[in-house]
Amino acid sequence: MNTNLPNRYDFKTIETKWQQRWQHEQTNKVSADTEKKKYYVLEMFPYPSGRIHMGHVRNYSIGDVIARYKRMQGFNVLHPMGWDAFGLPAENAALKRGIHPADWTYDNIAYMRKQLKAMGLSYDWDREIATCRPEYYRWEQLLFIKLLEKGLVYRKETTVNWCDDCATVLAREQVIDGCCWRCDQQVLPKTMYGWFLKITDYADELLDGLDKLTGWPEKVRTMQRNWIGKSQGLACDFQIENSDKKIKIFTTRPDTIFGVTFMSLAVEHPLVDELINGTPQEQEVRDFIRQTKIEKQRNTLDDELDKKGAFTGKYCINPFNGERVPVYVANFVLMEYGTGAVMAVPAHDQRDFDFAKKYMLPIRPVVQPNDLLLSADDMEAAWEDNGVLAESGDFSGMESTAAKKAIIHHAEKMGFGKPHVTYRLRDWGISRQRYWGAPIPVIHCDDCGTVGVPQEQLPVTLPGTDAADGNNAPLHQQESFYKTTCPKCGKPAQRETDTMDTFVESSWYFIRFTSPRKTDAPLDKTAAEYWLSVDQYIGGVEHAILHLLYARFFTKLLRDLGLLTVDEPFSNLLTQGMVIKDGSKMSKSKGNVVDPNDLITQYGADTVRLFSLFAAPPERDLEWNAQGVEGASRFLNRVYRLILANTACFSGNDTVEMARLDSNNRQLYRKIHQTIQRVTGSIETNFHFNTAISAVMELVNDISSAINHQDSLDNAVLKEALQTVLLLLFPMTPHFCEELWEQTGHAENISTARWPECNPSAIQEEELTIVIQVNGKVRNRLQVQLDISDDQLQELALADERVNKFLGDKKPKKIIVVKRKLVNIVV
RNA sequence: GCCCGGAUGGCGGAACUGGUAGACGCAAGGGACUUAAAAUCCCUCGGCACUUGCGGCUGUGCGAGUUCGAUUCUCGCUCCGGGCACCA
Repeated sequence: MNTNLPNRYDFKTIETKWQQRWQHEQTNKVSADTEKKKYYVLEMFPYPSGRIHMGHVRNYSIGDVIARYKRMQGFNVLHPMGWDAFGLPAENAALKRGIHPADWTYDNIAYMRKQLKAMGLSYDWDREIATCRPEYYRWEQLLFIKLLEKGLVYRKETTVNWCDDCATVLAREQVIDGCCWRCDQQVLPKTMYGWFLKITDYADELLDGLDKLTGWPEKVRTMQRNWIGKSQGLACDFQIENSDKKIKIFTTRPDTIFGVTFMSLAVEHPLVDELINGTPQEQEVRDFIRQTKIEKQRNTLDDELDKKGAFTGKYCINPFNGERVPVYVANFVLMEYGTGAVMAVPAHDQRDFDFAKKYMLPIRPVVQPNDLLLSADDMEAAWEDNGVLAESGDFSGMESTAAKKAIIHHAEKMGFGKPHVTYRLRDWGISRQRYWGAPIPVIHCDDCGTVGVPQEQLPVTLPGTDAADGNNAPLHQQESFYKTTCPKCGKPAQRETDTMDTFVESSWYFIRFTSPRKTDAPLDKTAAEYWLSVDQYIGGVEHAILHLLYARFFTKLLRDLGLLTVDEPFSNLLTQGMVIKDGSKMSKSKGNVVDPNDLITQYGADTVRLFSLFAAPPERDLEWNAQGVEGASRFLNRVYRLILANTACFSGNDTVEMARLDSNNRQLYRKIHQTIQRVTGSIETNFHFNTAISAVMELVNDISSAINHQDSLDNAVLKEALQTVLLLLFPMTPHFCEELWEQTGHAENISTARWPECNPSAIQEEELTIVIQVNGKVRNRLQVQLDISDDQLQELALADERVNKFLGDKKPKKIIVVKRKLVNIVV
């Protein structure tokens, strides 16, 4: 053994060397090639916030292992990277530092790109995109125009959260206790125009598609299902007494309609005004409405308000039984959901029950459970389950499920109602009154109305990004931007000054990656057809709803524009857990961040990658542990020394001849192939790299002890063992393995090597270990021949000395023999 | 309130379709090497007790159940994490 070998490998030199080599040899460059089977692996692209954090390291390490593993298996692998570059933080950072958001963003991209390269991630950097570049967002603007033409994007007036000091709309998560997150000013509701994408048109398809996404975690599918929130029921009209107006309601419980004892309207309901005009109740109701609006504004949405309401003095008619029903305005009815009017059934809805108790309205049970009889007098809570209908006219005696259908059918026949579906999902408001985003490409003309910017005039570029002293004021403050002429009539007109929500950019970037440099269209159809859908998408579960839903939506939009044929963007999804330290997520505000940069400098990229893969399975949270990194480093150094001390075995050309191996060599050879099987299995079934790594560690331990304890170690076996270690580790620690591969005399890079295959005849054990139990407790283990019969096994077990000690003179009541595994003697 | 997850040594985590619980790693303790330290190598390492033996009992959040046998299946809880939440 050569004792002059260094204890630790020089990761700095090695990593730089191989990063340069890969770049120079364009190892990771790919193009569509229909001759080859493709694999598209993608990690959610980062927001260029400044520097990468441990969450990125984890995310990209996982993706890179998959990419490299699939390449070794002969796939044509697309593995791109880009930047989700528009957004609020850039603008805030720019404000704070007095610089331009573009400068801030491009500087960050340059720095973070360097960091990613230092991790040795196998991206095809020629495909890099940044969404803030006109070359990218011009296509988004084109899509916008096309959607506008198809009526899938529209403009409407809505109420938004407005901060006067910041002169902008705030997202709901930016409103903290009713105040602006940045300046602490009270946030005001403001009605203004904004642009909306008609995602609700796709609600059903987005919902149904979830059933087919079997490669997604059930959790994410459930979250999306809940978010879409489909409810089926009855839409029904209640005529207002002495009026020609009707109140439209929606209910999922038509079976309870005979239990209606009042009607509740939202305070914003358009009919309220005329119901109360000139009535004695008018003042009281108006006071109540004003009070409720204030309370709703103040309420942080966290806790429920007490049920309150006010009687309008008017009645409406239940079309099913002709009863007069008093009409209330109530604080718990939402204008945004259903019709803003709710038929109240106190016996079968807890909110209505609370309300009825408070205002002493009648409670009338009309759905009876099987095991007890509800009566209004002794009910303490609403009965919300199904049951059998009572006091419900012709429908009495029917079971809820059947009654629902019958009642809807009846309403339809009589013409006062019909089946109806409602969604929780709202159309997607994409307008932002911000500078740092893609301008919405429309022009407002007094004569022609709202006109889309003609295709040949795209892109509408964001002003000020090129000049060093560029102006980054919101667009509505930049006259040179918004003053324009109407493309239709040529008269003076105004450009739209809203920019798009950054979620729009990230809704189709994975498509653009398939043809990122296409200059005459958003995508190259052939390339998109070849690469899509993304075979494996990887990212944080925090994007489970918005991003992943929007991306699915956009894929369907592009399909319906004839640009794509796929229905779903991501066939498999891996949601990785968070990186935790001291019990909470790493974050600047908690002060528990570990900078990956420091680690890479101290241990090298391969060690950091290895640790992040080894510490936990990907879907689980990863508890940060500094000593764990030390352990990963120790392991690599051990492998390094092991291989360099045994380079001699690589000079021979001999291959393993199983028949000629003695028992010890046979055993190591078996271990090699068992390890290949285990590692491949771990990756294939669920990407559990932690167990894959531990399997390799076992192999390394076995090789070491074979070297130390075996005199007649077979050269070919040792060579195959060491090569296998490198091949199996390569996707996780690429620089390290490339270097050792080269140093052991291989002419070709390990990047081009094939993933090892398990030889099934090699993994056969020579003997079986049989567990002998007495009453289910392990009492002995026996080594037996492979071909032993069950009868022989049973005999052996009964003859066993240790077993007999426990049996005493008791007679076996029953003997269970599990083939090749165990014998259990029951006494 | 509703819907998902999860709970295994001091720690991160293993365990195929019910069949050897604790792989692998970390930490800890002991030893070797060294003038010494680091590094490296070897050994021990769930708990309990009279540890005389290559041994025994107990042990996968808690309580029941099914089974020859349960970390794994069923029922009922507890705690932790996440999502949604006055959705009619």
